[in-house]
Amino acid sequence: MDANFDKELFIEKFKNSCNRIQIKNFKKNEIVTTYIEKRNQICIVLSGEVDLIRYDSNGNKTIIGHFVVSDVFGEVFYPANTNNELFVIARKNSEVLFFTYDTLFNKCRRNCDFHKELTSNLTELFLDQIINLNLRIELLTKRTIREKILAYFDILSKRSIRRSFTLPFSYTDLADFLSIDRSAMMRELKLLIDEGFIKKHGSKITLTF
Amino acid sequence: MDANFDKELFIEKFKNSCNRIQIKNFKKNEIVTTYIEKRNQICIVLSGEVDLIRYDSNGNKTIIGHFVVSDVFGEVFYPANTNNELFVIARKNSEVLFFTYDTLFNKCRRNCDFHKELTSNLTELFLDQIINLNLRIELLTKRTIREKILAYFDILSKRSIRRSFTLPFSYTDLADFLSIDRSAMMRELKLLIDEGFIKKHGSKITLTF
DNA sequence: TTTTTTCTGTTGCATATGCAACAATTTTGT
DNA sequence: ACAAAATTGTTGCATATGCAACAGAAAAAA
Repeated sequence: MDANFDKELFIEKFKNSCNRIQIKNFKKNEIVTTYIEKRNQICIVLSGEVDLIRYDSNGNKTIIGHFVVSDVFGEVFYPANTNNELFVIARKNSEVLFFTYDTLFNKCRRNCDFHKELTSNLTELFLDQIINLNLRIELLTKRTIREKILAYFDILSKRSIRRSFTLPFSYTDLADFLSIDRSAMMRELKLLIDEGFIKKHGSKITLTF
Repeated sequence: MDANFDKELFIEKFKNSCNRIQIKNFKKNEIVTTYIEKRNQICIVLSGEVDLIRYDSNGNKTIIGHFVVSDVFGEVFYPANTNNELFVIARKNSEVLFFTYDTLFNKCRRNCDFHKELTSNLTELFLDQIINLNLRIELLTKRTIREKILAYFDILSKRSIRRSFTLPFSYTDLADFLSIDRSAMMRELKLLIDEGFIKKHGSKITLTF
């Protein structure tokens, strides 16, 4: 996703560091982690894709976040007293790096060069994450299903630099990601097709406006 | 808001730095900045409160973000090609610190102690901001008006450590913040009162469940 | 391969939410 | 202190959206 992110270099730096870090592999649909207790865990996607999921009391599934290579996630980014049980699931086979924020900042203040660079690296990763979250909020604050769909398609279109793109989700998951009802979304998609705004072949969408 | 944020110390560090920074004062309702061109601007609220606002083509106002002391905002946190015109307005008389991300990282790589500490500071500010954004996404992904209201009240309740708290918004703005219709929200609030979930005196809310 | 599960596409119906409009109240500005 | 502007509180009505259900297609598992 981020062309400037040198995964190998980043891992190498971590491995040579004084911090305890872990790299784990996950098969598709495996649970990567849960946000239950506050361990100040930070995770970085090294390969694959993972989703942050919430099920509410009505059984509604919501894809709170969708993370790809170089994205950061983890329960350190959530307040301690959250009422929700959130968990992260691998959408594809994925490789994830784990460490803790505490380890990074509190236990290792030796002013070593590594830390300086790591902190800087982390700042950039955090910045990227803030940008992603702001994009997500832009989507979610749209008032209608149509606006949400078009806003999301616009993002995907800009990312692919084309008017055509392939959805990273199934339509079922797309609805859970946009926090809307699936059948209502399908209905709106059909309207958008009928009105000539988009074309749709399987999970490939083309904007025609 | 953040008890660990030492505003005076932070400003002092900035002022003694090699970066060009600015501190400006704004009266209530004055425009603090707009997100139009990409200047990589980062802003920090030193006092007061500011709102990030979007008006859509239907005239709907949305309060995308609400920032208080120690919160960071700025168009560096938004992708370059956003379609929206966003602007930041002072909700109260406010003091805001301005600098640019580029200045910080590109032009001043002298490895001076200030930068190391500033970067670390910034990382913590970014982390706090990510937590805020995640809370906001939690709100916005709730499916019903009732759930949104109760989730937001729960946050305010936890912040005040009491079952009672005063809304930081007018009811008009609260609706714009939750991205829902004001009259529908008022209706739901009345239902919540009638069903004994909350009490309401002006802008003071008490949870009774 | 065959079987099982998940996903897609669609529709009728119920209802939560948005919209418009207005009076009463409160706040702001002069 | 007064006038103007904004907010609150409320309601009737329209409709966008959610819900339930199902058949066919596609994907995954056996």
